[in-house]
Amino acid sequence: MKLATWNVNSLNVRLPRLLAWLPVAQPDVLCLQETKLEDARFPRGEIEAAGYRVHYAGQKTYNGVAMLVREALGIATDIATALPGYPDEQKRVIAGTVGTTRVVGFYVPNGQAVDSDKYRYKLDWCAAATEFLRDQLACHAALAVVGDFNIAPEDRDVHDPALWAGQVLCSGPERAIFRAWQTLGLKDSFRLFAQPEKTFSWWDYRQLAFPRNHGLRIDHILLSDALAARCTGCRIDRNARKGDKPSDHAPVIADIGDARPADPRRI
DNA sequence: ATGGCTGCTTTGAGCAGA
Repeated sequence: MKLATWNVNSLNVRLPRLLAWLPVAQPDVLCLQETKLEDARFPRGEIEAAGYRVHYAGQKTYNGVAMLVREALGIATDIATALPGYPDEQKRVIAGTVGTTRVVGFYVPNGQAVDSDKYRYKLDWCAAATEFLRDQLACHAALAVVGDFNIAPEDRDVHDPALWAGQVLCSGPERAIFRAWQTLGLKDSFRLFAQPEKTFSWWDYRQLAFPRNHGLRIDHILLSDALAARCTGCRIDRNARKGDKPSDHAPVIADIGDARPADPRRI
């Protein structure tokens, strides 16, 4: 199973790129963030025509998430579109069960600046998310948590750690949240494998940040132990950030081997 | 040098993103 996440920064603008990317990357499950579309305007027909079923929770202008599931994998069940006990107008959660795998897609709040109300909201939202993930892990051995986390977990995930030290996306409390999710029993799939240095998933549109590789790694695929044991690779598709009208984020893709039930007849 | 780009908005200059 190929599992992917991509902050598309407006699905309206990025739909042609998404439709071109799907047959190349061939994800089985893909979570999208920042669709910025009301549900009535979601391009369901185009995505279904590309061979995917899709669930979504959107709103006008901001936020909005979706989960695409390749038709051959069947129907995703137990769809959730909110954090339990955390009433929120902002559409940042999409979760579904595909076969035996539970996939949670997050668009974690950006936080704007560490002294802002939006930062407080980010920490509160993440606290509610922690409880949700604790519960999900208790129910699902095969759990994947993917999305735009808006957290660069370590200095090596930042092009210029001194410049970003203590800033939003890199602050101590944000990194503590990332570690707390790891402590729950989730592994950063990207770090299960040797990776090129200075691999990032987001680059600012300004200042030629992408050609200069001035980026951050803030998009992630976390895996429960059962899935991490089956994971054979994780990469960031830098090519998707190139060319005309790219999203400022690149997709992250993890390969998860098939679940193989124990067979006592096997030698 | 505190901007720089991009997408969105009851169309416009202002917000938000990260």
